[in-house]
Amino acid sequence: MVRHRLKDVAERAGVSVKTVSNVVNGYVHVRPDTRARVEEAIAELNYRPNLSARNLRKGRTGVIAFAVPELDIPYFAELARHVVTAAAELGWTVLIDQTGGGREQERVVASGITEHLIDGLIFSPLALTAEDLTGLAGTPMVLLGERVDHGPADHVGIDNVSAAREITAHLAGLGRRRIAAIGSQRTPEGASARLRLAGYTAALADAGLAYDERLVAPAPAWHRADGAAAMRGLLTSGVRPDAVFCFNDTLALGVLRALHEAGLRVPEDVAVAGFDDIEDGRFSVPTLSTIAPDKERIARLAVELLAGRIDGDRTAPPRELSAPWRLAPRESTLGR
Amino acid sequence: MVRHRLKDVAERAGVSVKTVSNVVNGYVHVRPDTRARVEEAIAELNYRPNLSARNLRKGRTGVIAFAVPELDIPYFAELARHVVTAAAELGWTVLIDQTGGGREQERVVASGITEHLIDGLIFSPLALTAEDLTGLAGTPMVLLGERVDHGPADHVGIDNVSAAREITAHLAGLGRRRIAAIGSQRTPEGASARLRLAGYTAALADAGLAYDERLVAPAPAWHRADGAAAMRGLLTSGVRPDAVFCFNDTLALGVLRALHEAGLRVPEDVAVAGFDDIEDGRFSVPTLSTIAPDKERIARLAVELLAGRIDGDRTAPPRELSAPWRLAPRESTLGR
DNA sequence: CCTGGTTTGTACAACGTTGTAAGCAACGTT
DNA sequence: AACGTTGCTTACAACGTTGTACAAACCAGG
Repeated sequence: MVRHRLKDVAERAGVSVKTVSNVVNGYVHVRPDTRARVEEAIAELNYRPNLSARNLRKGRTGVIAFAVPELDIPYFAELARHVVTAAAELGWTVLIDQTGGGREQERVVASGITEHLIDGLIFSPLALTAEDLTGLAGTPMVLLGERVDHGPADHVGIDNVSAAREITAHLAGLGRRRIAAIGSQRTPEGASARLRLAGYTAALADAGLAYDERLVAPAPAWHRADGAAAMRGLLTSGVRPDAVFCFNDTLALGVLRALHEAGLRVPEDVAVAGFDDIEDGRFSVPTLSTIAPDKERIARLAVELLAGRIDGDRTAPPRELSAPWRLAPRESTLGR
Repeated sequence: MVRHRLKDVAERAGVSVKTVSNVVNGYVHVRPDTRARVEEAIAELNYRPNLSARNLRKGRTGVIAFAVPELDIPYFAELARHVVTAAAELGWTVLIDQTGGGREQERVVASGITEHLIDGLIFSPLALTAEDLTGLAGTPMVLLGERVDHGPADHVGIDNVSAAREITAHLAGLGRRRIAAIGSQRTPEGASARLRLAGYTAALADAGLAYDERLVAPAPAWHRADGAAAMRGLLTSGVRPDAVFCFNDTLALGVLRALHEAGLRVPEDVAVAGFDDIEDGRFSVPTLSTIAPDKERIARLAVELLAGRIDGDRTAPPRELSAPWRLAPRESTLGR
């Protein structure tokens, strides 16, 4: 298992180091027989280029980072999968970073702790605002999520307001009149929450339903446990919703759990809708109605935008791209 | 956002390049006032070392890879989280690789496509056998899972036979007599399946129950959909289990779904148990009884073993470490 | 057989870092 | 006063690769 270098290959093939480099890099003007000799030597020695050296020379590493708050949040795990796949197709390797979602940690990631190791960054911030990011961007960056709409870098998202509006309208269309919303956040970090709440209120107005503050439950984070806690809170507070729009699927799974514990039937007593279309929701009992963003497209757009930044103009104004989504009605609103 | 080099810092501080390097690397013999001057210059220029250059020089990259079949399999996502955390504590960065679980792709990863970019690899193979791996190991490697027990590299796992035996015994202890097993695999890849099946049969014998081949359902993969399909198969085949031991949690979640569709109650009609203790199982309806491996420990042991290989003796015989696990009985066997 | 252009190969320097060897003070000991 | 010792700093080379500049070989057209 000896490591070989260009020099070793060159000696074996009887050519110069640079000629071997040319063969490795697909340079055109190499005589067929020379090329063959070199390739034979490469195969015999099982030569692999030293990426550190190549990177040092070229100023590129061929690695991009994907930074998410937590790896085991299903939505991010699924997104990560698509990012890795899309990046591989373009010849990039992906380094996955876990920020923990804290503001300071995110700042560290954004300001490039891994600088010189990565060529660019796809970043899903939870806590950082657009202002936080301004000036930090040393490496090319693409932002995901609604947190930093119109920030200082390229951004890929979906139209949260329209999507939230449509799924709320779906609930109203089923005849539900007391539609709760779970997941609101008053903190400056809650950009997605604000947009989805806006879609919710717009749909209520469309349906001629009054906005009732008591039906809007905050959730500090959007995990299953938060959804369950919020639902229990709604139930004990005495407001009796006949439908719940959860701002993401994990919240909704927690809500299903809480409703089950309370002995309420879904959707007969309470219809439940989520947002994100994670795999779990297709197998939960009942299956979960949700908004299904095109995650593959989001990942692909992000990778392409980033590649464009890395290879091309870094000073062009930030681009805002939107990925499609669709309503996925399932048992938690429609029944069986 | 100009990139600065040691040379720039050196000029600003009025010292040599090497002195700056010494400061950066915490070399002891640097006069306090010199150190202060250098640190000031570093701060002013916002200098960051070029990792490619450092790696080239040192022959180390500070990056380890974690290769899993699929990122959005909850068990692997949760494990990835712990690996990233444990690695960060030791100063390593983790690059996460997705093999797809195919044999050829896994071979490529194992033989080190990312060679020269990573110092070592933590690998969860699905398809590769111990023999496949022999000789491939160019970079230090730690293997996870039961696939490659006693293979050519360090290995961290849990005692699958004992764990499967205990959870099957748990089902038998509840008075269940017709206990099915879901997830068996006859392919050479099914090492985990074989071990868990062995634990299952041992527990049956312990309880004085006959082994009935018709109660053992194969599953090509261990996803939710496979579990649901296998359960539907069992139900239509006419064998009526009063309990099911699924070889992992996602299978079990699919089974819960299929039982729900069939109008059977869990656990009254059929008790269900899984394996892995993924987050979903703590919020499913009903919550899922399972074997909970200590994932944090597994990750920590793997990272420590790998660090030991990288820094130390690479020729020492492979080590086999076992992480603890515990039975986590929940509603799917106990009821509410 | 020369001319001028293209093809094919080479030598050298550079990317930014750190290990090695060596230099120069300042110090304490003979 | 000469000497080794220690502390601090420096110059230089090297890690493996590729871009640049250039030389040699080749080819066609006159």
